[in-house]
This record gives sequence, structure tokens and C-alpha cells, in this order.
Amino acid sequence: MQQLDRVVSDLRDGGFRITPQRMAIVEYILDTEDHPSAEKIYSAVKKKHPMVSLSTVYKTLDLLRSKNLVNEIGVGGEARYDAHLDEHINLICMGCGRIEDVDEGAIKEVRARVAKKSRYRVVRASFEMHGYCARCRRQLKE
Amino acid sequence: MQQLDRVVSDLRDGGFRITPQRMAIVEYILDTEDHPSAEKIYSAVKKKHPMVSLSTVYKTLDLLRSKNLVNEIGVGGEARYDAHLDEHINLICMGCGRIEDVDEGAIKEVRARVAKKSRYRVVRASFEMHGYCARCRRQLKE
DNA sequence: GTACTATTAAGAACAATTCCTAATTAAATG
DNA sequence: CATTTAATTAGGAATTGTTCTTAATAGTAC
Repeated sequence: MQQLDRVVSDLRDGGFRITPQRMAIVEYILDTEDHPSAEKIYSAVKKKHPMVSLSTVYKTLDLLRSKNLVNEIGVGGEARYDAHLDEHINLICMGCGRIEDVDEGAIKEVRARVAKKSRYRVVRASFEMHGYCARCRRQLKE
Repeated sequence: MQQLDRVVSDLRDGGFRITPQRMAIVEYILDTEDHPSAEKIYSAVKKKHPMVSLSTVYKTLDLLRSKNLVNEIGVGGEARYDAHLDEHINLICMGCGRIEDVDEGAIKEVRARVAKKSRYRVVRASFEMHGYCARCRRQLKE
């Protein structure tokens, strides 16, 4: 519940209200490893809170992203969300769509080096690798 | 013209036809540093070949991508294309939308290490950094 | 409890992309 | 070169994920 408190106080400090809809969405995202899409968040949250609307899901995700409380990653024309905030690599399975996080120390240095070399002010880095997970590899061979 | 020949023979070998539309699209992409969108490719190509249609641009881009002859990168809900095939980092300016390529030796090793650790068969890696280019940074301060 | 204003639900609007179909054409063949 | 055949095309309709609009609702400060 550490991270949840962090989100709540960040929102409060920004003058944003803590609504049941927002809480439900945040709790769901913090609680899954699943990199869900907006639609998936919507249908999961609706089970407990039937009155939540898809547009609220989108608005809340925008808010969380603007506060850097979630990460967005684009996969096949749709956005997927993730509360893993340390810089990491997203491994995306082209077979089943699963997304896995992999920590890799080297990317911090890469980021710093590129920022320096390019003279960009870097706000966000996203490292993705697409391929086939062990299970889908097996199926491909058959 | 090295790369163009490569594309033509790859398509021929796959049993695909070499049409004027395809040639125009490929030539344009090979000839620009600009990471254009489908729409931009369409309007650029249309100047010389008014009879080209947007759906042909999309179809051709799909084909080239499936043959690994171009790279696709998603920026703000639209796809941008790029014929720079060595693994590199895309620096995306959040101010002006420009995309710059940066070569970084380390990412080859990162890719190999992650592939091994995760047991994925990795097909494609895409490393992006979002921020503000030197010019847009200056404007932000004013 | 009241007032103020942010937030919400619902659906319309939008933009990028994909899909569909009849007409066209590249290229293999004789 | 003419013929044939299957791939490709143009054009527009359909689809999909996301954003926008608006009137109603509900946190929060007082």
C-alpha cells in the first residue's frame, strides 16, 4: 500500500480530488502485472464499481501519466499501462500479447550518454523489444 | 542506390511485383531523414505520381515492414517510418515532433543480454527517448 | 450543511488505419 | 508481341482507439 499512498498524496497536493473512480482505477493498476489497456482497466474496474465510465478511465489515465504515476506504452495501435516506474525494458510477445518487464542496469547509462551527446532535455525513455515468449516459440515450431 | 536495389530484389524474391507506386514510396522513404507519417509519404509521393492512393501507401508500408525493409515507430497515436535499419535510438522532440537517430553501441549488447535472460526470440527492438531538442528547450525558457 | 468547482457518465465526434470491391496492370508464357 | 492470370490498385466505406462536449453529480473547504 506504499505506492497507493504516494499516488493519493501526489493527487491531493496537486489540488485534485480523490474520487472512488480514481481510487478503483489506481488500485487496479497497482495490483496487476498485466500491462492492461484502457478497455481492460474499464471492464475490470466495472465489476466492483459498475458506475464507472470509459471516458473516466481515459481521463484518469491521462492525469496519472501527467503526474508520472503510470507509464504508457503503445502496442499495436493501443495504449497499455503500467505502474512499474523504474526504467526498465518491456518485452512484448508478438504471439500472445503478454508484456514482461526486464530490469537492465545499462539503460540508465545509455540514457545519460544519449542525453548528453544530443543536447536534448530527456523527459522519458522507453525501451521495447518485440518477439516471441518461450511458450509461443514452442507453438511456432509445431 | 545500394539500398534501393536491395529492396527491389527482396520484393522480387518474395514474388511481389515492382509497381511504380511501390517504387515511388520506397524511393521517397530512402531519400529522407525525416521519419515521415503515412499521410506525409502520401502527399509527398502524390506530387510526382498523382494517381497514388493512401490505401496503397498503407499497404506498401505494411509490406515493407513485414520484410524488415523499414522501421515503424509510434508517436502520439500515429506511425512514423524510417529506413535506418541498424539498431539505434530514436530521439523524439515533444515540442516540434522532429525525430533524430542516435547510434549507441551499447544497445546491441543490451538486446543480446535481455534475449538470453528472458528466453524470448527477439525479432525487433525499439529504443525511444522523448524530450525537447536544443531549439525547443530554448523556446521553453522564454 | 452550504457553496464552489472539479469530476463524472454518456455518447457524439474524430483521426489513423484497415477493409472491401471492381477495375487495372505486372510479368510469365507461348 | 499478344494473351493470360493473379497480384495490385484506387476510392471510399467501415472500424477502432481515443478525445471532446455537456449537463448532472459530488468532493472538499468553510
